[in-house]
Amino acid sequence: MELRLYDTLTKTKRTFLPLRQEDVRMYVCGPTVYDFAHIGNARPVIVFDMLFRLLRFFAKKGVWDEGKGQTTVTYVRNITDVDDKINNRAARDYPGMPLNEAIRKVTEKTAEQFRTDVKALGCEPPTFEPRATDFVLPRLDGKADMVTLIKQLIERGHAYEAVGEVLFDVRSMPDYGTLSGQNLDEMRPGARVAVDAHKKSPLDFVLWKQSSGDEPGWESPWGRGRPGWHIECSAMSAAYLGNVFDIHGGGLDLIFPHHENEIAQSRCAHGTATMANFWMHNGFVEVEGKKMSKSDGNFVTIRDLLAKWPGDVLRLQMLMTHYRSPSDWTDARAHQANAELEDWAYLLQSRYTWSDAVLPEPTAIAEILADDLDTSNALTFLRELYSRAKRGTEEEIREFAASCRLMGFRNLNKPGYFNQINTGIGAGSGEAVSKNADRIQALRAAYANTAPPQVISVISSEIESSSNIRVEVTDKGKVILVFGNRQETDTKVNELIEQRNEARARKDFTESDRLRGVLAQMGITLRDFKDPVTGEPKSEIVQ
RNA sequence: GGCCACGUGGCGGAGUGGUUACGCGCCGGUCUGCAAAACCGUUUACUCGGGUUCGAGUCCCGACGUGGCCUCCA
Repeated sequence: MELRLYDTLTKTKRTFLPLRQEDVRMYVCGPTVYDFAHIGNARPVIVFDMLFRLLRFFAKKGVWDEGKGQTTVTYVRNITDVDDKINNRAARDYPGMPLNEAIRKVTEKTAEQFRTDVKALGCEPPTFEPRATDFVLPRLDGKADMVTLIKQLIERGHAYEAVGEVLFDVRSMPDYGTLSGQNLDEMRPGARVAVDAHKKSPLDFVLWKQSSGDEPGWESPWGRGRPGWHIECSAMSAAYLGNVFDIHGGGLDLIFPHHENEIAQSRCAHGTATMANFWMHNGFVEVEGKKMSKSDGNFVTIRDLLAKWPGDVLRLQMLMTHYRSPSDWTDARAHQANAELEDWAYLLQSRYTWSDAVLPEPTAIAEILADDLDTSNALTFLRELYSRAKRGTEEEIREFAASCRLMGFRNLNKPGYFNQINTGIGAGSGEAVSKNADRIQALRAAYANTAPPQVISVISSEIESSSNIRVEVTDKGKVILVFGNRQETDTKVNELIEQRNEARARKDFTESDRLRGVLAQMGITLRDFKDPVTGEPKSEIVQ
């Protein structure tokens, strides 16, 4: 088994080998916490969660330590909590509050929202989730920090002070621009942003800038100020992973300038030839065929989507596309993903014991994923496993289950969460069910995504307030609207089913169909079958 | 102006030189009193124009189109 990964820096797919066999070290750029994360933010989180899972699988197999299986995987994903957008948001949302306090409120709230969202997407927490503000000043524990890094850059002649700022001197680094394939002389400085006159080169970027009294700031050798955007990742990656580590990931848009500048800072400060052995970048997300643009309003937050779909649906939709290709978020694709998940969940729920089964190692699917995280072909394989498992042995179901688990789907024991056919039980339920279709879907999603109880009760009471309805959730996760007295209804339903079975037994199909119609009016859909042993006609309620 | 992706059937999405991948949907069939489910099957494709080749969705050139980056968007 070997893992092959595409490296943006060398533009090649190579075999991945950890720099140190005892641990694999990965750093991924995380969110700037000023607002709800959008579906574009979800992609790198899901993609690198898949990689994290795969790396641990390989580590456990002992692929990198002669079969011992003791390699650890360290995954660091930062939280950017110093940024002018945060400052603006804090001033807007908490007017009158001292800025630092308001900023902390904004960042803590947003970071918590983010964690809730990505958990619903089936993403495991990274090993470390450092916040930028904890790494501005030198630390008691001696971990790398931004101020020290900047000092080193100045000492080594890679940075200079000008009008209160500290700037990185790109001309001091001969191979600046390698990652993005940009050539300093061919770039068009100022193409989008005016060039500041105090820079030696237009491409020089800020390491430290002054803060006015009403901006967040830290006391530094260059006065009270705050760090530039890129330096935080240089500091936090070094703090947890060392000066040179295995994998650095993020979105395609971060290649330039963010990652380019990270490389410049880290390599020049540490005097190393590389920063990370592999640079991995996920492609963009579009929304309904158009580029996602916050300024054009063409974007969807993860939170909005989770209000409608189980996180598994978003995850599957994301994994349907190879991570380096563009991915289009459309409602149609969500429906497709949902439909497949429902099938899978139905099979697993009905044929597989979740509690105490010992799962096999999903080696076959891991082999496919090992080709540069080929999730698309892995899903094709998963579909093969599914159709084999459907009429297969216990072993085959277990392999399917184990493979699903490696892909990170959470709710495959609850087919009801994916079931798009809404049902109500009780006379005249049809109208209320169709009237509340959106709310029922929202409720299903809320359960699937383990939304807070308040959210669930708000939606439930919205549905229940409209008339004599009670919301029930079956053990399969199916949301059902129940009218009137459930016990009476159940008794009535059972009677009708019994009468119908009798009618069918005496081949009175007119009566049988009439009774099925009566049941349908009560929201009950039947599925007929013959008892495999006695051959007696039976029926079950479709839920 | 420079750099970089991408363009496959109703939809999604694989496929880097040689039998309609696969999934969703549609349609048909088997089964079933009917329906549902399940199973089986059919259908529709490679943006355009050149070139290389016995043979190209796959390689080369060009055009067109879409998208991204060129200082703080994942």
